[in-house]
Amino acid sequence: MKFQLTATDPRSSARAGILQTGHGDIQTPIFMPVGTAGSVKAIHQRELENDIQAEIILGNTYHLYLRPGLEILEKAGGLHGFNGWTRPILTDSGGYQVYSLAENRKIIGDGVTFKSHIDGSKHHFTPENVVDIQRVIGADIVMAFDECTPYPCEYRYAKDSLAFTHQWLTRCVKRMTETSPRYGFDQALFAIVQGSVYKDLREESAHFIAQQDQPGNAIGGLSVGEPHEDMYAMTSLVCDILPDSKPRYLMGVGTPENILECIALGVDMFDCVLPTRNARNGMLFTTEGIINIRNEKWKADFSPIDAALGGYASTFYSRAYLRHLVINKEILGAQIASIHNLTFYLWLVKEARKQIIAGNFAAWKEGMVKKVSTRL
RNA sequence: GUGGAUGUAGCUCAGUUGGUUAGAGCACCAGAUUGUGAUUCUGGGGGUCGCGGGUUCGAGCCCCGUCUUUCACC
Repeated sequence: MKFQLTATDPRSSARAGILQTGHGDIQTPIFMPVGTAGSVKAIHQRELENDIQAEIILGNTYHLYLRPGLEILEKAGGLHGFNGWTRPILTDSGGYQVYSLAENRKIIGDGVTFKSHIDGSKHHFTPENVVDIQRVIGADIVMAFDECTPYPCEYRYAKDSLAFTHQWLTRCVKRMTETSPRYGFDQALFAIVQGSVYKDLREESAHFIAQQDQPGNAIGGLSVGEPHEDMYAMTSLVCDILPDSKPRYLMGVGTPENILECIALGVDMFDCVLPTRNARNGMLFTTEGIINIRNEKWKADFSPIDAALGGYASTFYSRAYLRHLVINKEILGAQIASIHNLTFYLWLVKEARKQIIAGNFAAWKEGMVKKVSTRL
């Protein structure tokens, strides 16, 4: 995997680059739609490729391991073979599930034992088998096994957890070197910085992660409920330590505003469930601001969802019609809203990239942040 | 016609031996959601308890009348 910077913004830490993978290039900064169970919910692959123009999507190790399971994935030729997606895939390691499924797991010995949320069966995840699973899934980008700490988080807990995350990382690195790609294309490991909202832990972690010299570096454990100032402060701190020559991935972030602010801090890659999950519940991100399409005020608004954004779903369907669909829980409502939101997210990062290359990012960002966070 | 049942929020219904400001689900109106939650969570508005009398310190509840809906029988 190769990463090269094509431009840096003179007035912020924003940068534009190209990440080369076995399934094609990714223009950064980039937003990666989340497809936990091998599907970006409510979206066809051709819509992802043509309308939304997604360049890379996520899958999830824990969820894919439970269903459909490794045997099927291997027979299918990995996730690419299974779901037909031809561009890059990144898989989350299950580290987020250590946080989100905290009630069903135990951190013991050499890893984490999960009690399946599907059938209650027990499964033990270690840094080694998490790498192995991602090999089978066939992820272009393999995430290290970590613990995403909760918020708030006691200092002592964050420190102990960080020690685990670091130890697990060295084991993931070792496992990666001991094993080979299954399907003939390169698979690259990304290391993850943790440390909750503690400056010294974040600094320590960022230095440790940088030393591992992996193809990419991620920032985890943020956007779990902490104030935005903390998220920005930690991201800024960590980006200044992580090498410029490697892509930086801020995990789980975020709102359009969060993304623009963090691009300015030097982040190259983002993923978040907001554009898809919130779409299903009627929250739209548009070039004019944020819309709750369920609100009565859109009842008779027959104007397009987002005329300025363009794209079929956003211009063909009216706000009134989408409101009707979402309120009636029609499947089409979830589809239209999801396509729209993802189109907007991909447009936003593409536009940011243009502005960075034009040397105008910082100024453009100020106006755009205000616009995209306005409540309509 | 006779006998029984029924009437409480927009809808479907709870409501104890009569006892604070009559509740729930759905619907409606809002809000939340950050390495997934289509099935989630939170909050809000909304009632002359069919109507009219009566008993009682006090009635959604008891009594009388009346109307509605409905069932059975002639």
